[in-house]
Amino acid sequence: FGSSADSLSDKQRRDLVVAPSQSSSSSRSMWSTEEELALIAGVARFGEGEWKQIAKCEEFVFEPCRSKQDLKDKWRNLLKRGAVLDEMVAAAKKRDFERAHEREEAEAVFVVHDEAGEALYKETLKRYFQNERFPRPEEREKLAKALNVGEKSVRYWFQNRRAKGEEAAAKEDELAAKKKARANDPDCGIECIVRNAAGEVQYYQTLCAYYERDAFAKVDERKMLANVLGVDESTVRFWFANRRQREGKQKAAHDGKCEAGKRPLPHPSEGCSEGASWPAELDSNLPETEIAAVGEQSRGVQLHKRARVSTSASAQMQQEEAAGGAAAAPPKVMETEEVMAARVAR
DNA sequence: TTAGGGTTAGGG
DNA sequence: CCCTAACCCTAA
Repeated sequence: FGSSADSLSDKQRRDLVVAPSQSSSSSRSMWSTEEELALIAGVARFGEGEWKQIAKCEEFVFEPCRSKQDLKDKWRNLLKRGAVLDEMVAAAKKRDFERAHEREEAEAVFVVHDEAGEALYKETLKRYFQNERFPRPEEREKLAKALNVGEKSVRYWFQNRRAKGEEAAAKEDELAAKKKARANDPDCGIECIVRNAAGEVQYYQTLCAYYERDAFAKVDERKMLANVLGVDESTVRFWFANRRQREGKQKAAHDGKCEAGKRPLPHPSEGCSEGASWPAELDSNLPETEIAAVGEQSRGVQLHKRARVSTSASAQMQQEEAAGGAAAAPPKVMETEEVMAARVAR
């Protein structure tokens, strides 16, 4: 506000004192419009009577000869003249406020929050990293404070992140984003839920609908499905495993080989030629629950072993499968541990 | 340090 | 000569 006289209305200009057009040799120093505006801005900032502060503040520039008494006297003169001071002060205050707000916003560190309003450490740092790989110490402090951690944590995070290969980091980000999108999508499962006319959830059709979208439901998704269907997560897990096995067999029967070479080998014993025939047999969840109960016993341990044993080139992928979905396409639910171990060993 | 009464320069 | 903005003085 202080220095720009351009934004004044004509009335406001008239109300202010006439700029000194006289010779500078005068013993009295007349106030310029700029000085008056600075005074108004000063009053807006610090309030009437705070002449010392206004005079001290470098933001408001006056002639060197002005003492704080002079400011006071000048303000009295302005009031006497009955200028539209109220509005001008209000305008100056508003401007002050807005500027402060903008500054605050510009200086603030963007913090990502979760639904509960908690600051998310990694998300916030990642987001910052996208724009700036080398935050200044002050910036690190801001981040640390906002995230309620030590500045060192932030510093090391950025060091580590920079050290990590670009493509590796990008890949990780992508994975995390996908995972988050899935986890956060409330419609993800709901739109797959099939109900009958009475509004009851159709067990088999719902599972099939989900399977169509994703034959490898992750643990969270299986839990969601289990919840909706009123069964255990393990039931859903084995349903998917069985279903994939069937599909694999069908595919194998069709093109004579295992899909993508990574799917478990087809099991020749159980036959099921066409999809239309097996729904009836699977639509009841009772048998599956039993199967699941049997298969549950040592599965968790087995999967851990399997993940650790894997040292092949595809170890990473197997680990992911083991962690993300316990139903990493086992060839058969009833498969023995020996068979699994044998397969792993290959 | 400020409020407010008082004084004075200088323009009209 | 009047008026008023700039400047001065002093109590609180």
